[in-house]
Amino acid sequence: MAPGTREALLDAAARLLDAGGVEAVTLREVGRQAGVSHNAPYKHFPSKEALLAALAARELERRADHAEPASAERLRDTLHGYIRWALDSPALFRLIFGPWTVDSPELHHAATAAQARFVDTVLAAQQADLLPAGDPVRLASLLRSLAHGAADLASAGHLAANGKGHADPEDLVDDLLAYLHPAAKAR
Amino acid sequence: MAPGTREALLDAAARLLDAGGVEAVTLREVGRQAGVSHNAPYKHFPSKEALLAALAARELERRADHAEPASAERLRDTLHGYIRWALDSPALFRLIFGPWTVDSPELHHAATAAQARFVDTVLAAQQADLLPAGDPVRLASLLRSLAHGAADLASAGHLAANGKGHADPEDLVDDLLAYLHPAAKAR
DNA sequence: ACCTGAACACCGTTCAAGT
DNA sequence: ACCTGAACACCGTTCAAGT
Repeated sequence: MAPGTREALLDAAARLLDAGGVEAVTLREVGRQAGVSHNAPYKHFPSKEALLAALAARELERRADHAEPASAERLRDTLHGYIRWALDSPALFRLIFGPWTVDSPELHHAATAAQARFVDTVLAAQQADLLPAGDPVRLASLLRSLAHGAADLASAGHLAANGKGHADPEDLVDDLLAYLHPAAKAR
Repeated sequence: MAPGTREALLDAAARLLDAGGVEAVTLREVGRQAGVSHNAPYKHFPSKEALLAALAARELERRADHAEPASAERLRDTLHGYIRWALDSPALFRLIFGPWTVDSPELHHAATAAQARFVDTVLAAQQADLLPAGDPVRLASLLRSLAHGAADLASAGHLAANGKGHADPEDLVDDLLAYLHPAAKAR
């Protein structure tokens, strides 16, 4: 059996991405760390961006594997987990949710599955009267957009980080849930 | 008087950024389009990133110059304008709000001024009972995070774009304002 | 004070071979 | 089927000169 050069390349890319951001991921260094020549990657991926897409898909799938089943109680945890992930792995986060010029079916599938799972969580929260009624897909987009924006701004240092009015991304998520909760009860 | 090589360099960089994204902005092409040698930029900026920071600051300042004074009625327009800007100039938007490793005082100042102006708008909307009471800085962070996240996800194609539940970033902003408005009246 | 041209150490990608 | 090594056309940055 093969020692799995493809996996070794992805491992090296993941390491480089985490350590130095996306610009530290060069095919030459990826090859070097995987113990192959500087263009062995081309035997496994058609381009650098395709390798990055495969990496993004793999990380998204791993995250999905560790996810607990959707439930109303897990709404807040899911959003907080999303933010912690973004702050812990900013380069990976920006890579996954950045603009792609190649479209990888695996990446598309993994992203779609993650979204669907979150919609299930929103639906459960609506049924438990923790969220107002209405289209769950649209409400999920609202919650996801807030978590995404707060995490993105915070990780780049663009969220007021000092003095009064300071709010962590987690605080903003909690604020939104609090605004939505009375709206749910009052329906 | 000088023909303004510095401005010509920034103009060229802005053109390249808009046309081909940040990776199309190479100092060599910037120099070429500005009619100078490939390293004349180094006489005006210490590094490529410093040139990009100057560009980001200039664009942010220009936007501020065209802004109308803060008022309660302009809250929705301001948020919609932010989203339209992000979708019209995605590369510029991602550049400005991305992570910087050099810190440019001009960029920092321009970003801080824009945030302060938005807080004024939020405050006016609170006084007009269009938004709930509470720390205006924190509420502004909530609104800004949502607009930012929705615009970022949409511009990268990560917002459910088809079928039911489809929501434009503008729709999500309106949804949030609607959820916040009754909360304001009921206080 | 501002600019040029050569040079250095990198890139992504392609291609002709090798096993 | 997978890998190597040389090559090509680029990069950002530095440096010695020129006016």
